[in-house]
Amino acid sequence: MKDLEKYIQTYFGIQRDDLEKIASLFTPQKIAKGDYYLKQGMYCQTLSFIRSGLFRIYAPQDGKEITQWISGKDYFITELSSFIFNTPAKWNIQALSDTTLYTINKESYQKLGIMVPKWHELEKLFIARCFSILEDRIFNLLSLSAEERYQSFFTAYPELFNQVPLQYIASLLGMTPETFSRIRKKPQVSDTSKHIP
Amino acid sequence: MKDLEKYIQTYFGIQRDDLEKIASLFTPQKIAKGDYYLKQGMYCQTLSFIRSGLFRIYAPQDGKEITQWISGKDYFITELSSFIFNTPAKWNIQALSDTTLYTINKESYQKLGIMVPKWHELEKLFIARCFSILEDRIFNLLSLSAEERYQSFFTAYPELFNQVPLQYIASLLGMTPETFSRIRKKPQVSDTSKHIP
DNA sequence: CAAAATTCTTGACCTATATCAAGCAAAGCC
DNA sequence: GGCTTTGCTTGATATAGGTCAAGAATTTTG
Repeated sequence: MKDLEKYIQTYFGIQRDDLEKIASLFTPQKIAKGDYYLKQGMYCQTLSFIRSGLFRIYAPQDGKEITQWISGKDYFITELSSFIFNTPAKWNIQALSDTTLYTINKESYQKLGIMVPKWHELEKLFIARCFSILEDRIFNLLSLSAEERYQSFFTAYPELFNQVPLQYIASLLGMTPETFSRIRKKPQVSDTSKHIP
Repeated sequence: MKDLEKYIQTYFGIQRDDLEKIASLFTPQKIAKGDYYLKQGMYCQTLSFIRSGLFRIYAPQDGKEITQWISGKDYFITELSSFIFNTPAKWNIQALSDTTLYTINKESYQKLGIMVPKWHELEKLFIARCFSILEDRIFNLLSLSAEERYQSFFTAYPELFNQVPLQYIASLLGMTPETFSRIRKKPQVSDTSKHIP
């Protein structure tokens, strides 16, 4: 479980012994490609750290599927509001590949706050960072064209483009697969091939 | 400062004595119409509770102003990432009317975590709720038409429509003032006037 | 490895929304 | 109370991006 410990250490900046306490509450889990971590309407009972593989968070709407986000290695996954506030999940969370996780249930999660006094504060900072990322995403949706959103996302997450069906990326950027495909076909500004004689 | 106390009590569910401790760290402040609570590039040093009046959070982009949100009475206001992580502010926060606030500076804010043991946890829950609201907003931007977004926002915040310039609402919904105006002109489904003989 | 299922691309066409421009209405100000 | 500023509406026109449909390319599966 070194990867989880390492992540928490770099991200949360926490003591060695606290770190082991935290990690010991997580248990390994596997979810096969196509299976669900969470289905819409259920009550999310777990929080997980993705060790390997990819998940898609999405919801059906008007006969389409709106992809909200794609999460991979070294990300936490859960439906925050369902997990914390005990509400029915708004999203489906499905494995896009065979995946391995470290998972904690609610009961153990409660213990975290008792065992590690700084836990709530660290978690607060973590969620605040996520909040800020969503704010930026909203700003992009409000102010950028489809092509600019593509560029911005490609710059930030280039590795995703050969790991998941592109239609999902199109959806989370707020465009159709066709528009996505046409943007990709265009010669990109950063493409230097045309300068080679 | 009863309004702040009442808000914290209902929202955070906190003990009477803790409540007073918390409230005592905030000091009253006024910001006149048109003045700024925060300007882009500055380091946000305060967190405030809006007692009265309205603020607009926005950023310039390509010669336009993108309104990110409008906040009023009983909302907290700050730039979370700037305040917590000490980064330059991405947004401007401007008073749309004469406003009164209860404000806490960083130093006193640090004390909150010490004085009220549950503070970090409560704050975590609060930010988690904000996170969830942003998620919903993204879903709306990804899945709804301009008119549907208008309806959804109008249902949620009808009182805003006669308190702030409508162009700001248009902007935060991701449409131009012209489109906004045209949507408003259309007979609304919920408009029953046509049934009166 | 072939068949089936997905995913991606491409073209033709369409429509929601943007842009530009002008006039009108309301609000703030000496 | 007129003048100025700011905000809203409306029309004409343009365009980014959507839709539909078909085919090509992958990937998955028995």
